[in-house]
Parts: sequence; C-alpha cells; structure tokens
Amino acid sequence: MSKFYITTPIYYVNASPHIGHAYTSIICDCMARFKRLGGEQVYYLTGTDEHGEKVNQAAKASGEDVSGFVDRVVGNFKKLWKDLDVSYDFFIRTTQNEHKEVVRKVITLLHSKGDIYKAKYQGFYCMPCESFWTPTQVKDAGGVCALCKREVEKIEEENYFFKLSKYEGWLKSYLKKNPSFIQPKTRYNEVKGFLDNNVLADLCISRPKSRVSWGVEFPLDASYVVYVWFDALINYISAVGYGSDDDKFKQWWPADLHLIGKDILRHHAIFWPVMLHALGVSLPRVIFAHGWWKVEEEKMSKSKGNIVNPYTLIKDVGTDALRYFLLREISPGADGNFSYKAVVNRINSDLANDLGNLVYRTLNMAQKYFDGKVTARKCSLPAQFKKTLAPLAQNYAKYMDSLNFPAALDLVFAFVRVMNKYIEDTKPWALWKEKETSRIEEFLYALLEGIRIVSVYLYPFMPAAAQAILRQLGLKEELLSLRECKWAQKETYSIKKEKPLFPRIDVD
RNA sequence: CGCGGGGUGGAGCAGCCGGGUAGCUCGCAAGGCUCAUAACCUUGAGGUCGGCGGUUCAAAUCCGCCCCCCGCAACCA
Repeated sequence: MSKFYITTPIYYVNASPHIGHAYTSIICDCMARFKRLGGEQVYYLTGTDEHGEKVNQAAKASGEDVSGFVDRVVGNFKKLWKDLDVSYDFFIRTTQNEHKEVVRKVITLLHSKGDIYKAKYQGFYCMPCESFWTPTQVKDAGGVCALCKREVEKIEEENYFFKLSKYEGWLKSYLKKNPSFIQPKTRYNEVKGFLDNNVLADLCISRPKSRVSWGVEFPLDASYVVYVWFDALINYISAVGYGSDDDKFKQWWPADLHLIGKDILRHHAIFWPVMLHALGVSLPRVIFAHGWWKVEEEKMSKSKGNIVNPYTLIKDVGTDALRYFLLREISPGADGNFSYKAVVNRINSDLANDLGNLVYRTLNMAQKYFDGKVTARKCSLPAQFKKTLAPLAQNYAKYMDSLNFPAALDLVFAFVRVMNKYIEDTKPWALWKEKETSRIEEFLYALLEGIRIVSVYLYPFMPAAAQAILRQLGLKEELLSLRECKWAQKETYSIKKEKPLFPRIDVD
C-alpha cells in the first residue's frame, strides 16, 4: 500500500481564519479523501504558526496574554476544520515542545556542519515586517522598507545567519533537473526567474530577544529567538518524527505534496529545499502554489473590509455546497473571483437542479413504483451510460492527481446529465401506464447504480452528500472506494428517501 | 525592453506545450415532458479566438512586433 503525505501551510494565528484559509484546507482535504478512496495510506498535516512579534502584538491588542490568545485563535481554526469536514490526521502547533525541540536540533546540527555563523550586521530593519534590508535595498526603495514602504530603523547588531548562498548553485541545478518540483508551471518559472536575476544572500535566522520575545529560544545563544519562518517550515518534518521517531519519519517523509498559497512561494521553493538539503534530508516531491480569491473582482483584504467569513457561508449554503463551489469554480493554480451570485448560481444549477433533483426523482420513482425495493434485472449497462462512464473512469484519477478539480467534476456531471436525459428518453411514466413494470425496474436499477457510482466520485468534494446518497440507497459507507466504481456491484436496493440533498436557494 | 500572468460568442472559462471542422457551464429564445427541488429534455440565436505581419497546404494553437488588463506594497491562503 502506498502512502501519501500532504500538508497545508501552518496558519499564522494573529487573526481568525477567513475563506482563503478554508480554501487551502479544503483543497488538501479533497486530495486526502481522494487518495483514501484509492486505498492509499494518507497522512494529512495541518496546524498553526504561533511565534513572532506580530502574534505578540495581536495578543496585546486584544488584551490577552500571548498563550491564552493563541489557544483561543487555534480553537477557531480547529472548529472551522471540523465544520468544514476537513479530515486532517495531525494538527501541529509551533508552540508545542516537541516541535521546538526539533527546531533547536536542526539549528544545532546545521551549526555543527558549518552552515550557521554569527556576524555583525549593519543595515536597516523594518519592525512590522521583521525584515532586514541592506543600504542598497533601502535606497532603491526610496529610503523605506522595500516590502511595506514604511520607515526603517538603522541598526547594527550581531545575528546568526544560515548559508543560503552556499547552496544557490545546487538549488538551481536541482530545479533544472526537476521541472515538476514546483507547480503549476508558471510558479516554477517565477522561481527560476527569481534565481536567475538575484544573488541569494545568507538568511538571518535569529532575532534578539530585546526586539522579538515570542519565539523559540535560539539554541546557541539564549539572548536570541529563532526567526519565525525558519521555525515554521520545520513543522513539516517535526510533525512526522524527524529527530524523535525515526520509524515514523521513514514511513511518511518525503512529503508528497506541500500545498501553499502563492504568497509564500519563495519560502517554500527556496529556503525550505536548501534547509533540507543542508540537513541531508530528501526534498518533498511537489510544492503546489494555489491562487487567490478576489471578492467581487477586488483583492480580499482587511483594510478593504471585504474578508469573506467562512462561517457565514456555511450557515447560508452548507459545508458541502461551499466546498463544491470553491473546488469547482477555479482550478487551484489560478486566481478566482468570489461573489454570492456565483455561489448561488453554481449551487442551484449543478447541485440542486442536476444532481439533487436526479437523486430525488429517481428515489421517488423507486418508492412510488416499487415501494423502495429495486432488484437487478438484466442489468446491462445502457449504451449512453457507457459513453460517459468510460472516460470518467479513465480520466478521473488523472485529473484529481493534477489538482484539476473542475475537469474531474465536469466528467462526473456529464454523467449526471446523461442520467437525467435517460429518464426523459425512457419515459417511465408512460411505461407505468402500460404496466411495463419489469422494464421500469431495469431502468431504475441502472439509475441507482449510476447514482451509487457518482457518490463515490463526489465523495472527496462533498463527503457528507456522498454519504447521504449511499444512506438513501440503503448502502453502507464502506462502499466509498474507487474499487466500487464498477457496474452492477449491487443486486438489490432498499430505498430510504430523505429530503432533497440540495434545496434551491432563492435570491431575494 | 524589469519579473510573472492574462486578453476566445452577453458572463465565466477550456482548448494553445505535441498546428487540421471553436468546446463547456451559466444566461437568452422557441418547443417538449411531468417521475422530480418552477426542476428535467430538445432545438436555436450569438464568436473576424486583442491588433498587425510572418511560417505553413492549413494557425486560437508556432514566430515577430504592437495595444490593453492584473499581480510582483501592507493585512493575507
């Protein structure tokens, strides 16, 4: 049995989760569930990044002590994942001792290998960004922080540096040899372009406690804490036993997929691979950066006040419909536009009209005509089913593996539409008047089999709906496996019809 | 000449790598049906594939030039 280790970024806890966080975790959840459907052993890691001055300040701003504050925000994240049916296997917090231990081990090891050194640093520091700038960088930016354009502070202090520069050549050749390491392709090009146009400077990985107090204490020098990103990235290995549980680490590492947002591409595509290489640890197989949701064509931002709250959406449309919208509307590399109109439109046409109505009308006929008991009769696969089911079976996994969720769903819904058409073409209401009961039963059996198969394919996207379908077909959840996507697996159906899966949403 | 995306019927997108009748969803129009969530099914209207030029028997797809839009600040997936 093969394994699949998938990760979200660890979310920064200076504020509560919004739709973007939900999107990232839902993508990973869809992948994780898809892999489980295929019988793979999955380890789905998520968690929180809790150090750094910004967290400290956020805690102060809300009048809480830091550890109470982070606990509370972490609670918000965990609750959201529960409500969104995010099936992670482990939740790591960078404030956990186990993690901090590993961070210290990593630094000690890199130091012993000669990749960390202490140096006096002269330059400029941007407090809010926790970033250093050389005089040239500040000058180019016009005398301010090159990132945020705010005032910088001239500083001269000693810090610890990680020798990124030493590995620049290695990283370039690694990327050249592994063109699928960073996905999608545009992001790969971006990283390559960045490396071609810039010289990698060594990375400052310590912060004096006088300035940043909330962090992992630097192992070589108690007057410093570890730079928050250096601490954070290590979660991907500390969570699976690096430096503490060799068997576990061997079982799961390397990660098969680091899913990230495009904003943190450089940390994952440059710092992280070099850190691992310097440690002598193998690299993750794929780093995939997804796009961003715009809201009504505008960038989502706190300052614009247009942050979409996932809880409001769960309340309005439900978890499955929200997951479906986010995964169906755009494929993960691209940016997308979020609007309530688009959400409602998508739900009504795909979920209520096509899928929900198909299930409802089919079950209704099964009850009306056969009192809910439908048995296989000459259950050969209708020709029109075969025509769409074959490409579905053939390409579903391929699309899922490449995170092309819209393409996978298109295939599934093409089959849903074929079944709706099959009902029109067969005209069961006419057959009923002619007392052609055995033909109707054959027809209904075909539909029930088709719906059963659809429920399996939809499970990664809408786990609760898939389970509800199986339940109404009188089947057990264990049948959620790609192996079950074959025709005529069941002999009898005992229908237990419930309310429509997805009620239409009326807009006022 | 900074870097990276993008410009395809009313809207949103796929197709472009490996040229060969322009595809999907929504919307719109007409019709059909009634098992069904005013749902479903059929048919139709609607595109000089940003512009110009080149390669080719043939270009949305390859090459060159040009125009326009977005990101490459912060909060932040």
